[in-house]
Amino acid sequence: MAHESPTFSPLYRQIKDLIIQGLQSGEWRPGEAIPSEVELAHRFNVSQGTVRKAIDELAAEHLLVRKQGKGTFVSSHADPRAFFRFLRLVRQDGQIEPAQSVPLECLRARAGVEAARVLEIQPGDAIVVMRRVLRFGGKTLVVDEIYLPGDLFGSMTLEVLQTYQGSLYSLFESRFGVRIIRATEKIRAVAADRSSGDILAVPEGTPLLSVERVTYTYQDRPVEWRRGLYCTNEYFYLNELT
Amino acid sequence: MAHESPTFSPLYRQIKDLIIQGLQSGEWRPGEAIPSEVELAHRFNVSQGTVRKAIDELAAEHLLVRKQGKGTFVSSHADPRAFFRFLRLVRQDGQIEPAQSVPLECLRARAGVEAARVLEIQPGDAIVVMRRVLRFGGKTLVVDEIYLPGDLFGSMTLEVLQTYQGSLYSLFESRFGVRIIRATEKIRAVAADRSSGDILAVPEGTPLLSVERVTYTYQDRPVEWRRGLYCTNEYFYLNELT
DNA sequence: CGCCGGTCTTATAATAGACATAAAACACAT
DNA sequence: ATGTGTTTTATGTCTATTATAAGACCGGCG
Repeated sequence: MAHESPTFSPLYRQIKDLIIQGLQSGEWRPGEAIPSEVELAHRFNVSQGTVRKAIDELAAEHLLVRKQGKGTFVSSHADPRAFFRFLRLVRQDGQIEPAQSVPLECLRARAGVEAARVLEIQPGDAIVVMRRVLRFGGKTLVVDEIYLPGDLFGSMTLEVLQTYQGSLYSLFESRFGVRIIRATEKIRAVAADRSSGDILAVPEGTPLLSVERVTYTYQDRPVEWRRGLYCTNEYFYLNELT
Repeated sequence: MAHESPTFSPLYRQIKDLIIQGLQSGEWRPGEAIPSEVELAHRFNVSQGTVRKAIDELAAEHLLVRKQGKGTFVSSHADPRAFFRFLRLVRQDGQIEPAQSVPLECLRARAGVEAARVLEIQPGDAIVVMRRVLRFGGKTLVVDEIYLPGDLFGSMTLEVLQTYQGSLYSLFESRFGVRIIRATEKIRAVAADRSSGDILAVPEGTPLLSVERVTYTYQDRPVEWRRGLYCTNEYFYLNELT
Protein backbone atom coordinates (compact mmCIF):
# COMPACT_ATOMS: atom_id res chain seq x y z
CA MET A 1 0.00 0.00 0.00
CA ALA A 2 1.81 3.09 -1.21
CA HIS A 3 1.57 6.58 0.09
CA GLU A 4 -0.08 8.23 -2.89
CA SER A 5 -2.95 10.40 -1.79
CA PRO A 6 -2.42 13.72 -0.01
CA THR A 7 -5.12 12.64 2.46
CA PHE A 8 -3.19 9.51 3.31
CA SER A 9 -3.39 8.27 6.86
CA PRO A 10 -1.91 5.05 8.23
CA LEU A 11 -4.06 2.04 8.73
CA TYR A 12 -4.13 2.18 12.51
CA ARG A 13 -5.41 5.74 12.37
CA GLN A 14 -8.23 4.77 10.04
CA ILE A 15 -9.14 2.06 12.51
CA LYS A 16 -9.01 4.66 15.29
CA ASP A 17 -11.49 6.81 13.39
CA LEU A 18 -13.78 3.82 12.93
CA ILE A 19 -13.70 3.15 16.67
CA ILE A 20 -14.45 6.81 17.37
CA GLN A 21 -17.43 6.50 15.05
CA GLY A 22 -18.64 3.57 17.10
CA LEU A 23 -18.31 5.62 20.27
CA GLN A 24 -19.99 8.63 18.75
CA SER A 25 -22.88 6.67 17.31
CA GLY A 26 -23.56 5.11 20.68
CA GLU A 27 -22.79 1.58 19.51
CA TRP A 28 -20.69 1.24 22.65
CA ARG A 29 -21.88 3.26 25.63
CA PRO A 30 -19.86 4.79 28.50
CA GLY A 31 -18.89 2.16 31.04
CA GLU A 32 -19.42 -0.71 28.62
CA ALA A 33 -16.67 -2.84 27.14
CA ILE A 34 -15.87 -2.58 23.46
CA PRO A 35 -15.21 -5.80 21.52
CA SER A 36 -11.89 -7.48 22.12
CA GLU A 37 -8.84 -6.66 20.06
CA VAL A 38 -8.99 -9.87 18.06
CA GLU A 39 -12.69 -9.41 17.40
CA LEU A 40 -12.17 -5.86 16.14
CA ALA A 41 -9.19 -7.02 14.11
CA HIS A 42 -11.39 -9.61 12.45
CA ARG A 43 -14.21 -7.16 11.84
CA PHE A 44 -11.96 -4.54 10.24
CA ASN A 45 -9.84 -7.16 8.51
CA VAL A 46 -6.53 -6.04 10.00
CA SER A 47 -4.11 -7.55 12.47
CA GLN A 48 -4.52 -7.38 16.23
CA GLY A 49 -1.45 -5.18 16.53
CA THR A 50 -2.98 -2.54 14.32
CA VAL A 51 -6.15 -2.44 16.40
CA ARG A 52 -3.93 -2.32 19.46
CA LYS A 53 -2.13 0.78 18.28
CA ALA A 54 -5.43 2.51 17.55
CA ILE A 55 -6.72 1.66 21.02
CA ASP A 56 -3.43 2.81 22.55
CA GLU A 57 -3.97 6.31 21.23
CA LEU A 58 -7.60 6.38 22.31
CA ALA A 59 -6.58 5.26 25.79
CA ALA A 60 -3.93 7.99 25.90
CA GLU A 61 -6.68 10.49 25.11
CA HIS A 62 -8.82 9.06 27.92
CA LEU A 63 -11.59 7.98 25.55
CA LEU A 64 -11.01 4.34 26.43
CA VAL A 65 -9.66 2.58 29.51
CA ARG A 66 -7.76 -0.69 29.24
CA LYS A 67 -7.94 -3.37 31.91
CA GLN A 68 -5.65 -6.30 31.45
CA GLY A 69 -7.46 -9.60 31.45
CA LYS A 70 -10.88 -7.94 31.45
CA GLY A 71 -11.25 -5.85 28.34
CA THR A 72 -11.25 -2.29 27.06
CA PHE A 73 -13.98 0.00 28.33
CA VAL A 74 -15.53 3.25 27.22
CA SER A 75 -14.51 5.82 29.80
CA SER A 76 -17.29 7.53 31.69
CA HIS A 77 -17.69 10.63 33.77
CA ALA A 78 -19.58 8.48 36.24
CA ASP A 79 -16.15 7.10 37.16
CA PRO A 80 -14.97 9.01 40.25
CA ARG A 81 -11.42 9.10 38.91
CA ALA A 82 -12.64 11.32 36.08
CA PHE A 83 -14.02 13.99 38.42
CA PHE A 84 -10.78 15.72 39.22
CA ARG A 85 -9.68 15.76 35.64
CA PHE A 86 -12.04 18.70 35.16
CA LEU A 87 -12.15 20.15 38.66
CA ARG A 88 -8.75 20.95 40.00
CA LEU A 89 -9.64 22.61 43.27
CA VAL A 90 -7.88 21.01 46.21
CA ARG A 91 -7.49 21.91 49.86
CA GLN A 92 -4.44 23.58 51.41
CA ASP A 93 -3.19 20.27 52.76
CA GLY A 94 -3.45 18.62 49.35
CA GLN A 95 -6.49 16.51 50.15
CA ILE A 96 -9.07 16.37 47.40
CA GLU A 97 -12.57 16.62 48.70
CA PRO A 98 -15.78 15.73 46.87
CA ALA A 99 -17.80 18.69 45.62
CA GLN A 100 -21.54 19.09 45.96
CA SER A 101 -23.28 20.89 43.11
CA VAL A 102 -26.24 23.11 44.02
CA PRO A 103 -28.18 24.45 41.00
CA LEU A 104 -29.64 27.94 41.39
CA GLU A 105 -31.45 28.60 38.14
CA CYS A 106 -31.89 27.30 34.63
CA LEU A 107 -33.48 29.28 31.83
CA ARG A 108 -33.79 29.44 28.07
CA ALA A 109 -32.33 32.34 26.11
CA ARG A 110 -30.91 33.37 22.76
CA ALA A 111 -27.21 33.41 22.00
CA GLY A 112 -25.44 36.76 21.95
CA VAL A 113 -22.54 37.40 19.65
CA GLU A 114 -19.93 36.22 22.13
CA ALA A 115 -21.73 33.02 23.15
CA ALA A 116 -22.42 32.30 19.48
CA ARG A 117 -18.77 32.70 18.59
CA VAL A 118 -17.55 30.48 21.38
CA LEU A 119 -20.17 27.76 20.87
CA GLU A 120 -19.90 28.00 17.09
CA ILE A 121 -23.61 28.64 16.57
CA GLN A 122 -25.54 31.59 15.14
CA PRO A 123 -26.43 34.67 17.19
CA GLY A 124 -30.06 34.33 18.17
CA ASP A 125 -29.94 30.53 18.28
CA ALA A 126 -31.52 28.93 21.32
CA ILE A 127 -29.26 28.37 24.30
CA VAL A 128 -29.68 27.25 27.90
CA VAL A 129 -28.23 29.37 30.68
CA MET A 130 -27.75 27.98 34.16
CA ARG A 131 -26.17 29.09 37.38
CA ARG A 132 -25.00 26.88 40.15
CA VAL A 133 -22.61 26.80 43.08
CA LEU A 134 -20.18 24.16 44.28
CA ARG A 135 -19.89 23.38 47.97
CA PHE A 136 -16.85 21.74 49.55
CA GLY A 137 -17.27 20.46 53.07
CA GLY A 138 -20.16 22.81 53.73
CA LYS A 139 -18.49 25.91 52.28
CA THR A 140 -19.57 27.53 49.02
CA LEU A 141 -16.33 28.01 47.07
CA VAL A 142 -17.39 28.25 43.44
CA VAL A 143 -20.15 30.00 41.55
CA ASP A 144 -20.59 28.98 37.91
CA GLU A 145 -22.50 30.49 35.03
CA ILE A 146 -22.94 27.97 32.24
CA TYR A 147 -24.06 28.36 28.62
CA LEU A 148 -25.20 25.35 26.60
CA PRO A 149 -26.38 25.08 22.97
CA GLY A 150 -30.14 24.58 22.84
CA ASP A 151 -30.13 21.91 20.18
CA LEU A 152 -28.34 19.49 22.46
CA PHE A 153 -29.70 20.52 25.85
CA GLY A 154 -33.22 21.68 25.01
CA SER A 155 -34.82 19.54 27.69
CA MET A 156 -32.61 20.81 30.50
CA THR A 157 -34.59 22.07 33.48
CA LEU A 158 -33.83 23.13 37.02
CA GLU A 159 -35.64 20.06 38.27
CA VAL A 160 -33.46 17.72 36.22
CA LEU A 161 -30.41 19.39 37.71
CA GLN A 162 -31.74 19.21 41.25
CA THR A 163 -32.80 15.60 40.93
CA TYR A 164 -29.60 14.23 39.46
CA GLN A 165 -26.92 12.84 41.73
CA GLY A 166 -23.41 12.98 40.33
CA SER A 167 -21.30 15.36 38.33
CA LEU A 168 -22.68 17.67 35.68
CA TYR A 169 -20.69 15.97 32.94
CA SER A 170 -22.02 12.65 34.10
CA LEU A 171 -25.51 14.09 33.59
CA PHE A 172 -24.59 15.37 30.14
CA GLU A 173 -23.39 11.92 29.26
CA SER A 174 -26.23 9.81 30.61
CA ARG A 175 -29.21 12.03 29.92
CA PHE A 176 -28.21 14.09 26.89
CA GLY A 177 -25.77 11.77 25.15
CA VAL A 178 -23.06 14.43 25.17
CA ARG A 179 -19.60 13.09 26.05
CA ILE A 180 -17.11 15.67 27.28
CA ILE A 181 -13.63 14.96 25.89
CA ARG A 182 -11.48 17.95 26.69
CA ALA A 183 -11.57 21.61 27.70
CA THR A 184 -9.49 24.76 27.71
CA GLU A 185 -9.47 27.24 30.58
CA LYS A 186 -8.51 30.88 30.72
CA ILE A 187 -7.60 31.85 34.26
CA ARG A 188 -7.26 35.33 35.74
CA ALA A 189 -7.62 37.11 39.04
CA VAL A 190 -10.62 39.40 39.56
CA ALA A 191 -12.28 41.25 42.43
CA ALA A 192 -15.53 39.96 43.90
CA ASP A 193 -18.53 42.13 43.06
CA ARG A 194 -21.54 42.50 45.33
CA SER A 195 -23.55 39.49 44.15
CA SER A 196 -20.70 36.98 43.86
CA GLY A 197 -19.27 38.17 47.16
CA ASP A 198 -22.58 37.49 48.83
CA ILE A 199 -22.82 34.00 47.40
CA LEU A 200 -19.28 33.10 48.38
CA ALA A 201 -19.54 34.84 51.77
CA VAL A 202 -16.58 37.13 51.19
CA PRO A 203 -16.34 40.94 51.25
CA GLU A 204 -16.77 42.85 48.02
CA GLY A 205 -13.39 43.32 46.38
CA THR A 206 -11.93 40.03 47.60
CA PRO A 207 -9.59 38.55 44.95
CA LEU A 208 -11.20 35.58 43.21
CA LEU A 209 -10.04 33.19 40.53
CA SER A 210 -11.96 33.68 37.30
CA VAL A 211 -11.98 30.47 35.28
CA GLU A 212 -13.48 30.67 31.80
CA ARG A 213 -13.87 27.27 30.25
CA VAL A 214 -14.82 26.02 26.80
CA THR A 215 -15.61 22.33 26.69
CA TYR A 216 -15.48 20.07 23.65
CA THR A 217 -17.00 16.80 22.58
CA TYR A 218 -16.04 14.59 19.64
CA GLN A 219 -14.48 16.28 16.62
CA ASP A 220 -13.67 19.40 18.63
CA ARG A 221 -17.23 20.55 18.74
CA PRO A 222 -17.71 23.09 21.57
CA VAL A 223 -20.69 22.16 23.73
CA GLU A 224 -20.29 24.22 26.88
CA TRP A 225 -19.12 27.67 27.81
CA ARG A 226 -18.83 28.49 31.47
CA ARG A 227 -17.36 31.08 33.72
CA GLY A 228 -16.57 30.21 37.30
CA LEU A 229 -15.48 32.35 40.22
CA TYR A 230 -13.38 30.42 42.72
CA CYS A 231 -12.72 31.49 46.28
CA THR A 232 -9.10 30.49 46.90
CA ASN A 233 -8.62 31.39 50.55
CA GLU A 234 -8.48 27.82 51.80
CA TYR A 235 -8.37 25.90 48.53
CA PHE A 236 -6.27 26.33 45.42
CA TYR A 237 -6.24 25.38 41.78
CA LEU A 238 -3.75 22.59 41.19
CA ASN A 239 -2.04 22.20 37.86
CA GLU A 240 0.51 19.69 36.65
CA LEU A 241 3.00 20.86 34.02
CA THR A 242 4.29 17.81 32.20
CA MET B 1 11.33 -14.93 31.02
CA ALA B 2 8.88 -15.57 33.83
CA HIS B 3 7.39 -13.11 36.24
CA GLU B 4 8.97 -14.33 39.44
CA SER B 5 10.40 -11.41 41.35
CA PRO B 6 8.23 -8.87 43.15
CA THR B 7 10.36 -6.15 41.57
CA PHE B 8 9.58 -7.45 38.11
CA SER B 9 9.25 -4.91 35.36
CA PRO B 10 8.84 -5.59 31.66
CA LEU B 11 11.82 -5.53 29.41
CA TYR B 12 10.93 -2.32 27.62
CA ARG B 13 10.70 -0.51 30.94
CA GLN B 14 14.13 -1.72 31.99
CA ILE B 15 15.43 -0.38 28.69
CA LYS B 16 13.65 2.87 29.41
CA ASP B 17 15.46 3.14 32.75
CA LEU B 18 18.77 2.46 31.06
CA ILE B 19 18.11 5.26 28.58
CA ILE B 20 17.17 7.60 31.43
CA GLN B 21 20.48 6.74 33.06
CA GLY B 22 22.24 7.74 29.86
CA LEU B 23 20.41 11.04 29.88
CA GLN B 24 21.07 11.65 33.54
CA SER B 25 24.76 10.79 33.32
CA GLY B 26 25.20 13.23 30.48
CA GLU B 27 26.17 10.55 27.98
CA TRP B 28 23.69 12.20 25.60
CA ARG B 29 23.27 15.94 26.02
CA PRO B 30 20.23 18.14 25.33
CA GLY B 31 19.82 18.80 21.63
CA GLU B 32 21.97 15.86 20.64
CA ALA B 33 20.72 12.70 18.97
CA ILE B 34 20.75 9.44 20.88
CA PRO B 35 21.86 6.28 19.05
CA SER B 36 19.42 4.81 16.57
CA GLU B 37 16.84 2.24 17.58
CA VAL B 38 18.70 -0.64 15.97
CA GLU B 39 21.96 0.43 17.56
CA LEU B 40 20.41 0.61 21.02
CA ALA B 41 18.68 -2.70 20.39
CA HIS B 42 22.03 -4.24 19.61
CA ARG B 43 23.73 -2.66 22.60
CA PHE B 44 21.06 -3.82 25.06
CA ASN B 45 20.60 -7.13 23.28
CA VAL B 46 16.86 -6.76 22.67
CA SER B 47 14.73 -6.26 19.59
CA GLN B 48 14.18 -2.92 17.92
CA GLY B 49 10.49 -2.99 18.86
CA THR B 50 11.34 -3.15 22.54
CA VAL B 51 13.64 -0.15 22.30
CA ARG B 52 10.92 1.55 20.31
CA LYS B 53 8.36 1.12 23.07
CA ALA B 54 10.79 2.49 25.64
CA ILE B 55 11.48 5.54 23.48
CA ASP B 56 7.75 5.98 22.87
CA GLU B 57 7.17 6.49 26.57
CA LEU B 58 10.13 8.83 26.94
CA ALA B 59 8.88 10.88 24.00
CA ALA B 60 5.40 11.03 25.57
CA GLU B 61 7.05 12.44 28.70
CA HIS B 62 8.88 15.02 26.58
CA LEU B 63 12.31 13.72 27.55
CA LEU B 64 13.02 12.77 23.95
CA VAL B 65 11.81 14.08 20.61
CA ARG B 66 11.48 11.83 17.58
CA LYS B 67 12.06 13.03 14.06
CA GLN B 68 11.31 10.55 11.36
CA GLY B 69 14.19 10.03 8.97
CA LYS B 70 16.57 12.02 11.17
CA GLY B 71 16.80 10.39 14.56
CA THR B 72 15.70 10.74 18.18
CA PHE B 73 16.94 13.77 20.08
CA VAL B 74 17.29 14.74 23.71
CA SER B 75 14.77 17.51 24.27
CA SER B 76 16.13 20.84 25.37
CA HIS B 77 14.77 23.98 26.99
CA ALA B 78 16.73 25.89 24.39
CA ASP B 79 14.04 24.73 21.97
CA PRO B 80 11.52 27.60 21.66
CA ARG B 81 8.65 25.11 21.57
CA ALA B 82 9.51 24.14 25.15
CA PHE B 83 9.11 27.68 26.47
CA PHE B 84 5.34 27.74 26.70
CA ARG B 85 5.20 24.37 28.32
CA PHE B 86 6.22 26.08 31.55
CA LEU B 87 4.91 29.59 30.98
CA ARG B 88 1.26 29.65 30.11
CA LEU B 89 0.62 33.35 30.01
CA VAL B 90 -1.00 34.42 26.74
CA ARG B 91 -2.57 37.62 25.50
CA GLN B 92 -6.30 38.33 25.34
CA ASP B 93 -6.40 37.61 21.63
CA GLY B 94 -4.71 34.26 22.10
CA GLN B 95 -1.34 35.30 20.68
CA ILE B 96 1.64 34.02 22.60
CA GLU B 97 4.34 36.61 22.98
CA PRO B 98 7.97 36.04 23.96
CA ALA B 99 8.86 37.02 27.52
CA GLN B 100 11.92 38.95 28.57
CA SER B 101 13.40 38.03 31.92
CA VAL B 102 14.91 40.86 33.98
CA PRO B 103 16.80 39.70 37.09
CA LEU B 104 16.60 42.02 40.10
CA GLU B 105 18.72 40.36 42.76
CA CYS B 106 20.44 37.10 43.60
CA LEU B 107 21.73 36.25 47.05
CA ARG B 108 22.82 33.35 49.22
CA ALA B 109 20.82 32.32 52.26
CA ARG B 110 19.95 29.41 54.54
CA ALA B 111 16.84 27.30 54.06
CA GLY B 112 13.94 27.90 56.42
CA VAL B 113 11.65 25.09 57.44
CA GLU B 114 9.24 25.60 54.57
CA ALA B 115 11.87 25.88 51.86
CA ALA B 116 13.64 22.85 53.33
CA ARG B 117 10.44 20.80 53.26
CA VAL B 118 9.61 21.71 49.68
CA LEU B 119 13.15 21.26 48.33
CA GLU B 120 13.70 18.13 50.44
CA ILE B 121 16.84 19.46 52.10
CA GLN B 122 17.69 20.25 55.73
CA PRO B 123 16.76 23.54 57.41
CA GLY B 124 19.89 25.66 57.48
CA ASP B 125 21.28 24.17 54.26
CA ALA B 126 22.62 26.67 51.75
CA ILE B 127 20.13 28.00 49.21
CA VAL B 128 20.11 30.66 46.52
CA VAL B 129 17.30 33.22 46.48
CA MET B 130 16.61 35.33 43.45
CA ARG B 131 14.01 37.78 42.31
CA ARG B 132 13.22 38.71 38.75
CA VAL B 133 10.44 40.12 36.62
CA LEU B 134 9.05 39.05 33.26
CA ARG B 135 8.24 41.64 30.64
CA PHE B 136 5.85 41.08 27.76
CA GLY B 137 5.90 43.63 24.98
CA GLY B 138 7.37 46.27 27.25
CA LYS B 139 4.98 45.66 30.16
CA THR B 140 6.05 44.06 33.43
CA LEU B 141 3.46 41.35 34.07
CA VAL B 142 5.15 38.88 36.39
CA VAL B 143 7.32 39.16 39.47
CA ASP B 144 8.99 35.93 40.61
CA GLU B 145 10.76 34.94 43.80
CA ILE B 146 12.82 31.80 43.28
CA TYR B 147 14.52 29.45 45.74
CA LEU B 148 17.20 27.01 44.58
CA PRO B 149 19.21 24.41 46.50
CA GLY B 150 22.75 25.61 47.04
CA ASP B 151 24.46 22.34 46.22
CA LEU B 152 23.31 22.53 42.62
CA PHE B 153 23.29 26.27 42.05
CA GLY B 154 26.13 27.46 44.26
CA SER B 155 27.81 29.44 41.51
CA MET B 156 24.67 31.39 40.57
CA THR B 157 25.22 35.14 40.54
CA LEU B 158 23.28 38.16 39.40
CA GLU B 159 25.82 38.69 36.65
CA VAL B 160 25.31 35.18 35.29
CA LEU B 161 21.58 35.86 35.16
CA GLN B 162 22.00 39.22 33.49
CA THR B 163 24.47 37.93 30.94
CA TYR B 164 22.54 34.88 29.82
CA GLN B 165 20.19 35.14 26.87
CA GLY B 166 17.36 32.62 26.88
CA SER B 167 14.99 31.10 29.38
CA LEU B 168 15.91 30.39 32.97
CA TYR B 169 15.47 26.65 32.51
CA SER B 170 17.73 26.81 29.49
CA LEU B 171 20.34 28.37 31.76
CA PHE B 172 19.83 25.66 34.38
CA GLU B 173 20.36 23.07 31.70
CA SER B 174 23.42 24.47 29.96
CA ARG B 175 25.32 26.02 32.86
CA PHE B 176 24.31 23.93 35.87
CA GLY B 177 23.50 20.59 34.27
CA VAL B 178 20.03 20.56 35.81
CA ARG B 179 17.32 19.37 33.44
CA ILE B 180 13.77 20.41 34.33
CA ILE B 181 11.31 17.61 33.64
CA ARG B 182 8.00 18.59 35.19
CA ALA B 183 6.40 20.93 37.70
CA THR B 184 3.28 21.37 39.80
CA GLU B 185 1.58 24.69 40.34
CA LYS B 186 -0.77 25.90 43.04
CA ILE B 187 -2.79 28.83 41.79
CA ARG B 188 -4.83 31.30 43.80
CA ALA B 189 -6.02 34.89 43.63
CA VAL B 190 -4.44 37.43 45.96
CA ALA B 191 -4.40 41.20 46.39
CA ALA B 192 -1.34 43.21 45.35
CA ASP B 193 0.63 44.62 48.27
CA ARG B 194 2.58 47.83 48.12
CA SER B 195 5.86 46.48 46.72
CA SER B 196 4.44 44.06 44.16
CA GLY B 197 1.91 46.68 43.07
CA ASP B 198 4.72 49.13 42.44
CA ILE B 199 6.69 46.67 40.36
CA LEU B 200 3.67 45.65 38.29
CA ALA B 201 2.41 49.25 38.02
CA VAL B 202 -1.02 48.51 39.48
CA PRO B 203 -2.77 49.98 42.54
CA GLU B 204 -2.39 48.26 45.87
CA GLY B 205 -5.19 45.73 46.30
CA THR B 206 -5.43 44.83 42.61
CA PRO B 207 -6.26 41.12 42.23
CA LEU B 208 -3.23 39.14 41.07
CA LEU B 209 -2.65 35.52 40.21
CA SER B 210 -0.40 33.83 42.74
CA VAL B 211 1.39 30.88 41.16
CA GLU B 212 3.47 28.71 43.46
CA ARG B 213 5.55 26.22 41.58
CA VAL B 214 7.70 23.27 42.56
CA THR B 215 9.90 22.02 39.76
CA TYR B 216 11.42 18.56 39.46
CA THR B 217 14.32 16.96 37.66
CA TYR B 218 15.05 13.26 37.14
CA GLN B 219 13.71 10.84 39.72
CA ASP B 220 11.27 13.41 41.09
CA ARG B 221 13.93 15.40 42.83
CA PRO B 222 12.68 18.96 43.55
CA VAL B 223 15.19 21.56 42.36
CA GLU B 224 13.24 24.81 42.34
CA TRP B 225 10.62 26.51 44.42
CA ARG B 226 9.16 29.72 43.14
CA ARG B 227 6.28 32.02 43.74
CA GLY B 228 5.07 34.29 40.99
CA LEU B 229 2.57 37.11 40.97
CA TYR B 230 0.89 37.55 37.59
CA CYS B 231 -0.97 40.64 36.47
CA THR B 232 -3.90 39.28 34.46
CA ASN B 233 -5.55 42.43 33.21
CA GLU B 234 -4.56 41.99 29.58
CA TYR B 235 -3.07 38.49 29.68
CA PHE B 236 -4.39 35.25 31.15
CA TYR B 237 -3.15 31.85 32.24
CA LEU B 238 -4.11 29.25 29.65
CA ASN B 239 -4.66 25.66 30.66
CA GLU B 240 -5.62 22.61 28.62
CA LEU B 241 -7.68 19.94 30.36
CA THR B 242 -7.17 16.69 28.50
C1' DC C 1 -15.29 -24.96 50.30
C1' DG C 2 -11.04 -24.55 48.05
C1' DC C 3 -8.32 -25.16 44.12
C1' DC C 4 -7.01 -26.21 39.65
C1' DG C 5 -7.36 -25.88 34.71
C1' DG C 6 -9.59 -24.01 30.47
C1' DT C 7 -10.42 -19.84 28.12
C1' DC C 8 -11.41 -15.42 27.68
C1' DT C 9 -8.90 -10.77 27.84
C1' DT C 10 -4.87 -7.40 27.23
C1' DA C 11 0.41 -7.03 27.55
C1' DT C 12 4.89 -7.95 25.82
C1' DA C 13 8.33 -9.12 22.40
C1' DA C 14 10.28 -9.99 17.90
C1' DT C 15 10.41 -9.22 12.94
C1' DA C 16 9.89 -7.49 8.20
C1' DG C 17 9.05 -4.05 5.16
C1' DA C 18 7.51 0.88 4.10
C1' DC C 19 8.33 5.71 4.43
C1' DA C 20 11.34 10.05 5.47
C1' DT C 21 15.52 12.51 5.26
C1' DA C 22 19.86 14.11 3.93
C1' DA C 23 24.18 13.67 1.96
C1' DA C 24 27.09 11.57 -1.48
C1' DA C 25 27.45 10.47 -6.33
C1' DC C 26 26.46 11.63 -10.77
C1' DA C 27 25.02 13.81 -15.30
C1' DC C 28 25.12 17.79 -17.78
C1' DA C 29 25.07 22.47 -19.32
C1' DT C 30 27.75 26.52 -18.99
C1' DA D 1 36.87 23.26 -14.85
C1' DT D 2 32.76 24.49 -12.44
C1' DG D 3 28.21 25.15 -10.87
C1' DT D 4 23.61 22.98 -10.77
C1' DG D 5 19.95 19.90 -10.76
C1' DT D 6 18.97 14.92 -10.35
C1' DT D 7 19.61 10.26 -8.77
C1' DT D 8 21.29 7.00 -5.68
C1' DT D 9 22.24 5.30 -1.27
C1' DA D 10 22.78 5.03 3.60
C1' DT D 11 20.46 5.51 7.78
C1' DG D 12 16.96 6.95 10.51
C1' DT D 13 11.90 6.18 12.29
C1' DC D 14 7.12 4.39 11.23
C1' DT D 15 3.79 0.79 10.12
C1' DA D 16 2.03 -3.76 10.16
C1' DT D 17 2.03 -8.61 11.38
C1' DT D 18 2.80 -12.51 14.24
C1' DA D 19 3.74 -15.24 18.35
C1' DT D 20 3.82 -15.81 23.16
C1' DA D 21 3.18 -14.32 28.11
C1' DA D 22 0.48 -12.64 31.89
C1' DG D 23 -3.99 -11.32 34.23
C1' DA D 24 -8.99 -12.30 35.20
C1' DC D 25 -12.76 -15.18 35.44
C1' DC D 26 -15.55 -19.27 35.57
C1' DG D 27 -16.78 -23.93 36.16
C1' DG D 28 -15.67 -28.64 37.36
C1' DC D 29 -13.92 -31.50 40.83
C1' DG D 30 -11.77 -33.29 44.89
